[in-house]
This record gives sequence, C-alpha cells and structure tokens, in this order.
Amino acid sequence: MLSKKTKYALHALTYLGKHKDKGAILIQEISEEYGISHKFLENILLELKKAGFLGSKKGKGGGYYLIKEPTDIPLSTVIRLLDGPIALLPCVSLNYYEPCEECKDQAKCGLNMVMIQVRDETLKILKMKSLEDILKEE
Amino acid sequence: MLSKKTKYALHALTYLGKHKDKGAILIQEISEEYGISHKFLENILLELKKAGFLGSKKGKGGGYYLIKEPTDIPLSTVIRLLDGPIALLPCVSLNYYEPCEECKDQAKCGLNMVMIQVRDETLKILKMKSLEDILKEE
DNA sequence: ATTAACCCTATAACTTTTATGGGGTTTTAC
DNA sequence: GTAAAACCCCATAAAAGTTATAGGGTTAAT
Repeated sequence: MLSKKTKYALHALTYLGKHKDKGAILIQEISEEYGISHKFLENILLELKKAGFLGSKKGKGGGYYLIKEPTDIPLSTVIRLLDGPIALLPCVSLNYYEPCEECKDQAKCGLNMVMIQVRDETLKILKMKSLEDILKEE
Repeated sequence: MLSKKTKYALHALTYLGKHKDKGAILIQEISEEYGISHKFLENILLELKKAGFLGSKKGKGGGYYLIKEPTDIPLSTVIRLLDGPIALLPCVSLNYYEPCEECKDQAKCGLNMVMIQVRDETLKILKMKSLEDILKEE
C-alpha cells in the first residue's frame, strides 16, 4: 500500500493539475479540499517542489503551481520520491538496492530472480501511468 | 516492499519445495538455512499451514511439508496472506477494501480509477507467478 | 514414559509513518 | 516602508505497524 504521504501527494498534484489556469494555489485550499493537516501537506509540497514537479510563489497571492506537464509526471517517480522503492525486495530494487541478509548467494536465489521479473512488469505499468491519466478520469 | 514475514514465508516454501522428497522437515533446519529466529518462523509456518499450503507432522521425526503443488501457490495468495492488500490504496482493494477518508465521492475520484487499473495489472502478474517459478530458477 | 516437535497466546522491542509546533525568512500588495 | 500573507526549515511527539521473544501446553513417535 502507498503511504498517506504519497496518496496526498497524488491528490495535491491532481488538484493543481485541475486548476492549472488559476495560477498559484494556497496550501490551505488543498488541505481543506482533502482534509489534510496544513503542516503535513506543506512538507509534501516542498518535496514535490524540490523534485521539480511544482513551482511556488511567496508572499500575498502566492502558492503552488504545476510546472511539469501531467504527461511528464509518471506514478513511478512520485511513488519513489515519497515512498521509496517500488521493488518488493531490497535485493531487486534499482534505486534503493540492498542485499538480503539471509541470502548466501543472490545469484542463485530463485526468489530474487522472480522478483526481478515482477519488478520489471510493475515498473512498466507505473511508468506508463501518469498524472495525466488521473486527470483524464476526473 | 514485502514484509520480512512474507519474504521468509517464500523462502520457507521454496526450501520445502526443493526438499519435497525428504518428507517432513524441521523448523530448525529452515531457520538455520536462512538465519531466521526459530519462533518467528514457527508463526509463519503455522499461518501457511492454516492457509492450506503446508501439512505438518508432530512428534519425533515430525516437521512441515508441502501439500499443494508449487503451480498452485501463486505469489498473490502468499502476499495477501502474510502482508495483506496488494492494491496501492485501501479504496481499490478487493480483499481488504476500505473507503479513503479524504474522498468525498469515490465514483468521481480519478486516483481511484487509475489505481484500479494498476491493481488489475499487478494482480495479473502476481497471480501468474507461482512457487513453481521460484523453484525453476534454483 | 520420555523425548521431540507442533501449537497457542501474550507482550516487549524496534522501526516507520503520521502529525504537530514553533520560529524564521521572503515576497507581495498597499 | 511596513504589515500581512505565504513559503521554508528543523525538531520532536504521537500513533501504528513490524519484528521478535517468551513461556507454557498439547500431540505423537520411538
């Protein structure tokens, strides 16, 4: 399951995508829409900004806005940013690799090999689906 | 990521699958092979037994053994048993459904709809891959 | 009868997730 | 220029979930 952080991030991106024409949007507006704590959401938006998805404007009339095209925001990137690895095991993670402690020889581990295949298939889906797909449905 | 519980379960199933001809196998043998605490593994094997994957024999010379064919043990079932939902959001889980608190109208939630598609694709993979696929690689 | 192993329940230790709080800095509007 | 509005940062507490431990009880084979 996705963490709430990731879920909220996707909600926020969706909201910003839906109101792209309105310019900068207040944290408060988004947090009220989804009932998310203002502060918690703020942290999430900051991460999304650092990652290059969002821009922000300070001062009165400021807020956040989307700076990437929804087609260029795949679910895989958002999930990795907020939740970490997509792979089901540390030993098959592309971005967060760690060997399994219990594994004597990863090269001979059948579980490892099957999970590589699962990872590749899962990634295919999550790279294909983007914010655009969410917006299309709303 | 899978919990260690699920990972250990898959290791144990693999081990039992590899040594099917040897009859009942001791918890201790498996726990030593993978460096898993005896008691922790015991709980996992009990769950696998309750779920109908394993049989057990008590007394001296007892232990656990596979009672289902490896082709009949899909990853999806093992993961669901030990880890719970495969879906990325509670609102799209088939077996552990819960509505999202922040969602005013699930029927109009684009995130929900996209995640249903992701779930279906993911399930397709995890149902297709079984213990047999792990054993084939070892 | 004794030993070896399964079975059950409770709970403690640890980790991660979720959330809160306060204070500071920047920018815009007036 | 100044006040108000909003972003930005850091630290920490509350809650939840995972991982592991402990002890005792039951069953079955030798």
